[in-house]
Amino acid sequence: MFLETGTLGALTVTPAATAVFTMVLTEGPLSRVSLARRLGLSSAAVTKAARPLIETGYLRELAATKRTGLGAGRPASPLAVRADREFFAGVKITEDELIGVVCDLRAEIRTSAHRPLAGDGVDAVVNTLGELVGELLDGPGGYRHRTRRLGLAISGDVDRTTGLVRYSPFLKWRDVPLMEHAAKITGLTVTVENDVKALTTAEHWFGEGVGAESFALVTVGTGIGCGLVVNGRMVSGAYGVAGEIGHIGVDMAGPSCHCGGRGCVEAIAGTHAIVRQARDHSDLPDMSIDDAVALARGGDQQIRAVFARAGHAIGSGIAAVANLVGPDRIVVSGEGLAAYDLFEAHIRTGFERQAFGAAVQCSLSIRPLPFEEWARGAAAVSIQSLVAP
Amino acid sequence: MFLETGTLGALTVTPAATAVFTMVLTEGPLSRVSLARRLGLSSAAVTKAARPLIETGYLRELAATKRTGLGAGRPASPLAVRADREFFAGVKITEDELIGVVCDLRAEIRTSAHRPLAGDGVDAVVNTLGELVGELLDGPGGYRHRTRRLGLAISGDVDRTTGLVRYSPFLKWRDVPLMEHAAKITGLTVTVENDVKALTTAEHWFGEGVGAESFALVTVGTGIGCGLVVNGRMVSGAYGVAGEIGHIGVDMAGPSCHCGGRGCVEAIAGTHAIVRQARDHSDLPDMSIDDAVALARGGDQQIRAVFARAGHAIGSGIAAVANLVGPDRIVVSGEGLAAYDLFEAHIRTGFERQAFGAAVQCSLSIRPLPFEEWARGAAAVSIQSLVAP
DNA sequence: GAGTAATAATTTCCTTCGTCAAGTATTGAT
DNA sequence: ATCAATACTTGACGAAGGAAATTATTACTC
Repeated sequence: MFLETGTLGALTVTPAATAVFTMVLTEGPLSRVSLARRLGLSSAAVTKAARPLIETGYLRELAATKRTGLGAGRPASPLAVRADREFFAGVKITEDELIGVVCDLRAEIRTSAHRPLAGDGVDAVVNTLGELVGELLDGPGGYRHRTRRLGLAISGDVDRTTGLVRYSPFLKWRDVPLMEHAAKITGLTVTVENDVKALTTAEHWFGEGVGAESFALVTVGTGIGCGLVVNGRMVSGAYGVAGEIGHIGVDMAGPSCHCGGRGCVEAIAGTHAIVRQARDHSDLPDMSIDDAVALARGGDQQIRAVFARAGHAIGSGIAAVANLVGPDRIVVSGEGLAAYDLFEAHIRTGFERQAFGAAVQCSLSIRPLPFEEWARGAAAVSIQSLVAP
Repeated sequence: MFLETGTLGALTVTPAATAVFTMVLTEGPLSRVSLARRLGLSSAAVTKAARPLIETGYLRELAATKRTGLGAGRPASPLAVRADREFFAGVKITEDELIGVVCDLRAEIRTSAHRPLAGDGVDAVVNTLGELVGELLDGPGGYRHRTRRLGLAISGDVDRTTGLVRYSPFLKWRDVPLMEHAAKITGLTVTVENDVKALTTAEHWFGEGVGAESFALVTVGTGIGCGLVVNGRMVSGAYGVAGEIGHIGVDMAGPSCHCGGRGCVEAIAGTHAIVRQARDHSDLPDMSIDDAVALARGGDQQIRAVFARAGHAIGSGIAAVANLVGPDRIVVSGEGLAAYDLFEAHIRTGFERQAFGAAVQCSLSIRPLPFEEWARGAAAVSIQSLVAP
């Protein structure tokens, strides 16, 4: 059972306590004094803020560390997160499948599972979701009794504050109150977030974006998306549109895009676009993306050129992000990067050519991510909702 | 002389007082109750916060307004800014000229003046600046004794917190501590800011951007720049690069740009680029931008097409901003818009074609601004520095 | 015109958060 | 052992903002 009183959500979380917990959570073990310095608080305030967090089991004091460098001084007892204090379920909803994970407080994946989806009806999806979450929590590991929160990640237009899916293109949902449905069937506190934003949150709090004031994550796949953190906050867009790097026009003479634009990054470098272009250069009328990758790897120069052009377009779009908002770091990821070897160099050269001035200094990590990362993103959002509801 | 004790900068500004003053300053007269509602404070807190602001002369209580609508209730006594409580000098530094204004607390221009610059040496510019500010403050109007702050706006890479001009391409300055120089020669408290950011600040606090959580201002001229406010805060860029809309690549086959990129907006739609393209379509080898505008207005279809293409490129770049950060509103301005009539429709169609989904709802104001607006931007930054130092 | 409902502003009291300053804890160096 | 250095804790205090009661002012009703 839960520790009687204290759940962070129910604790009287003072601003200082929130700041302390967030910083320990995201930036690893830190002593009270260094927390005070970094947060602009007095060390007394940190001591006081930390106490209830330790008492409720969210933080623990590590063994005193040996003093470094010259001379004396009492050794610090760094505060660390008790990762197993609470667990968080996360599920990514795709067109044809649910991918679920259970993460600890540090967003480490403890277990995962997935289920195919029969149809796109809300009830069917919600029922499958209930089964999947049940399997995750009641299976080995015994996570059930320490899990109160579930995060969902879904592509499309999502209102995180209300948990409403305004529009989901793949599932053809409109205005589905997914938070309510999921809360009812699982009994958990549910957060719903756009999938790219969820992945960005995970990377910002627990991955390569840690410590960055501004940060971007670009996903490459069927669609090309981007999550954006500026001045420490997620960018959402006044009209629900943000991070649509895939529909930046990078080629006035390029192919027209389903969005109505021309030369959109996605119309050049999205999976469908690559397949279409590859078909033009081959005699396989029903070529798949895997075929195209195989041919390119096999040395087909024309198809390699398709990937090169796609990489350039992506790099150019990323440069647009760097030129406009100037993030500290950019991570490029997504299932499209299974063809990592065909893309990476071209993304980089496209970026370097088009990034203005000092923006080229922005570090670009290009790496494929396992598919569970999307579900981990959902869990990360639910961790975030514990700290900052 | 100054009102003895109270300057806002010296006042113990509680968070609530800052919030109240900022909101009254930017969103016009408001009653205490509506301030409380909008700021999430108790009305008691607003009463308390407002008192010292009234006592020091920064706010005034307007006459009680008639109740609107049905029924009864004590009429509100809205709080308004006393615009003439304090004045602010603002100077825009260009390649060959200084443009100066004096603004009141509401950033209304009270007087203006300008001086040509002889050379680009720091001393010469600073001395001329001193003369200009002296002329503005000691001339008619008697602003001297109520002016303590001076804002400077200059294109290039500026560190606002230290007032250091890291790099100014036009003046060829590097690491010039302009704040110190200007403070010494004028005796005023000086803020230095990038010119586009200054203009954006003015528009965000006192112009069309008022009330917007996120806002963009695009300037069209020799360069094409963009100031960006996201989640209420100016975007600065981790490496000093932000808002470089002019170097987004919108045409992979376009002309190469001095920045090393290809098909940059600026390489298509910057003043120099337009002149270059217009020359290609005419037999005037030393055509100026004014000639090009005149020919286009005269009906020269080829040169009109140059402006059309430029407008499209700008619209496409603006769409990139809308797709990525999704601002509430966008203002397009700058000296290049003297050719407003040739541009506007094409900027709009370029934007509408390339803006994704609901991003087209973002309102686009396209309008030329008088040149003093740049100096007003500088003054607006110094007003902002009074409130949030 | 008195009474009443409605809204605005203020006052008083109180809680709470975080700082300050003093004190305790723990180490290495002399 | 003593001292200097650093980490942490404690308790008193002050300032900020909230809750609730109070005052202020209006329109509407009868």
